[in-house]
Amino acid sequence: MGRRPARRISIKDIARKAGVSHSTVSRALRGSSLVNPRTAERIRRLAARMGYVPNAAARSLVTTRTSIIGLVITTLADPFLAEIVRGVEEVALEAGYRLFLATSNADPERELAAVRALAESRVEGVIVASSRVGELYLPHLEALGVPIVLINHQREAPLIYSVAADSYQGAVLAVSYLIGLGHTRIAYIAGPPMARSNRLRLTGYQETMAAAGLMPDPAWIMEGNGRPEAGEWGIQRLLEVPLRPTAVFCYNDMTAIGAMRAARRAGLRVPEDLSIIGFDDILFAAYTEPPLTTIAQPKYEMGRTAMSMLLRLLQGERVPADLQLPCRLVERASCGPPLEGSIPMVPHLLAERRLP
Amino acid sequence: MGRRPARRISIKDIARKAGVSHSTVSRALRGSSLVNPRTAERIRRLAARMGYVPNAAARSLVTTRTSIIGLVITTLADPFLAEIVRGVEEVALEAGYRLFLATSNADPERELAAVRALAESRVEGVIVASSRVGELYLPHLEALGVPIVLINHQREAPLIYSVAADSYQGAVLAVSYLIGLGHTRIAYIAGPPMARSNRLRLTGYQETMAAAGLMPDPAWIMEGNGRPEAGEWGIQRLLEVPLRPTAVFCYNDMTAIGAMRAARRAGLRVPEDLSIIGFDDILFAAYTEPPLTTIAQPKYEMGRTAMSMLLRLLQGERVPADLQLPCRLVERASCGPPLEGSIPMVPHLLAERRLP
DNA sequence: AGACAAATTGCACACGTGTGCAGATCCCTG
DNA sequence: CAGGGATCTGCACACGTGTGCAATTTGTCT
Repeated sequence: MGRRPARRISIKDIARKAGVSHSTVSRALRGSSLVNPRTAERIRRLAARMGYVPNAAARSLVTTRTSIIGLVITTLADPFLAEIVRGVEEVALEAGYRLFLATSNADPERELAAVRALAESRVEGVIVASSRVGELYLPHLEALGVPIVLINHQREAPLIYSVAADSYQGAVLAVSYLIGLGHTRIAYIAGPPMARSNRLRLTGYQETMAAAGLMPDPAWIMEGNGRPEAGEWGIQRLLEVPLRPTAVFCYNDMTAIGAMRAARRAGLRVPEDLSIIGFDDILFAAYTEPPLTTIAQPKYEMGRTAMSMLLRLLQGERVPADLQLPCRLVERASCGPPLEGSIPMVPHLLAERRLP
Repeated sequence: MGRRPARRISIKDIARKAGVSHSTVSRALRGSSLVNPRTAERIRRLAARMGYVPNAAARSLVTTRTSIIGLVITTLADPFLAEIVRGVEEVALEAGYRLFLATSNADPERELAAVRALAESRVEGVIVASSRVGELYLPHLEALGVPIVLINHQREAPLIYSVAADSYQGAVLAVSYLIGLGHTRIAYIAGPPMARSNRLRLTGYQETMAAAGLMPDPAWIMEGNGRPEAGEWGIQRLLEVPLRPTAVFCYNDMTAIGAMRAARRAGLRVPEDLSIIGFDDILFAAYTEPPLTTIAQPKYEMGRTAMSMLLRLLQGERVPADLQLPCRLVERASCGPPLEGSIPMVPHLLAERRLP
């Protein structure tokens, strides 16, 4: 069944044509100093002319090194991941590693299949960048017996290497910015309740409010799930709160987009009647109406850092277990000073944990 | 240098423990009928207990089959590609193939490296989904000597297998819709001039206008590049045209997003003063203000179709060289009837090439 | 019990590449 | 010219898995 591709030429073919043994060819192509420079050059030319391409499988079989890193993500459809993957890829390529992509689409069966594929390919290390759940199968990954680095992991897992954006610092940044604009009634539309990032952002929100002497009304904290609907619901319910907030800090940009839409429908102008700030700085944040002010995660850097970390682990070096990278504020047009209401005297406080 | 992962157990280890030869183990695990069912079962249990994982490299070395398909894309950051990749992946997995991702980021050097990596991995086939250029290195890919299927290729390449959205039909759909709403002065903001998709959409636009007895003013056709800036520029220049259009057909959604932004800045209401229709139906099209009416490309289906096509090619079957998949209209809120101006008597024409 | 077929197993080689070690070749020195 | 070291090359085996063929065991029938 099936046409098989024409057999590619091997070092033995080259050896025959060059009148040497395949060992010499192997050494010549690998640049070994054990072979006569003139012979080596002749062989290299011959190989190029014959269109030789080394067989990765055969090589990895004998060297027991595959130079493959497994990259586990839930789905490519998450626009947040693209930049992370780019960073990972960049560093991997520089170091001569290749990426084996394993997507699960949050389907347990496929997750298992993905892990099996990683195992059969003998990946040397794994990076998990599944922004959502999916860490259910972390034990399976650990069974591979290779180093693992998590990006933005959502569960507390103290003994595992990980790289994450500093969600706490980002939240402080966002809320400080709103307070600096004069807001005192600031709401938070949350993300997935169990997510580590959500808890950290909530804490950052609460502590920054407290540090400014502002007591957030519990009714200003809305549950959510990180999707646009959450933003819409949040705004709808916020409209019924007695002391209506003048600004909303959203768990992420998708939530903020939903919030902006609901605000518009309710006849609220952004930012005049309501300031909205997001988190993530996804591609689309620059094109909303008005363009969304948000907290940018250093996605590309996170990807690079995670891969560098993995490389060092592969070298047997010791590395810090949990790296936090700082976020930065991207000021666009969805936030402004509150229109009505008393602007209280609030010192322009900025937490000590600022950008370097 | 570097810690090497603990040697995984092989069929020989299992053979020793089971008191049989490695051949028997191999056959038992592969489900060969040549081995005693009881023995086979015993071996399978033992293998599971010992945590055996087959070595893909060794297997592919002897079978000369890798079960790997190369997937070439420019960048993951293109939100358009995610669904395509998902479709490809789905079919590949069902058929027992794995994907080797090669991204080039439009860097010629990396393109070459990517192709080399594909060659060394001995991929059995290649799918190219680089929505932008990048087909400069198609010759390199062809040198691999494996079947290639292109998705939405942008150059005329009659002898190459390809799957594409029917851009012409999509354009007819869009313009017919606008005409049906009563528009007679319809502009087109184009995409990359050399792109096949752009030429087809332009032709669809022109022919539909002509078929309706409408003579498009050449000044209504604006050059572009498929990015938001193009939409902004297009609208700006359109404002200076004597007979201002009441509707704009944009090459793609990113262009439409730029157009909407520029229209808003110019004080035009969408859709009351200006109807805008896009093309692609990217994720964010549903979240613009107003939500963007657009022509949806069957991205997921295109991915599935391309992979199915490749599978059939691998089987040695004959398949049609160029498959066109129909687009469909997604009605949201960015289009409406023109406010002022005479609504001419135009039969609600729909080209014969409609959705099935 | 013996003969024969069928079922089961093991031997040996193959895939393409890398490498330790022994052998071959070259060059230099005395 | 002999000796010896340095340089280069080839032999042979290894990696883990699959498979044709021969050898062995099992089962069946007379």
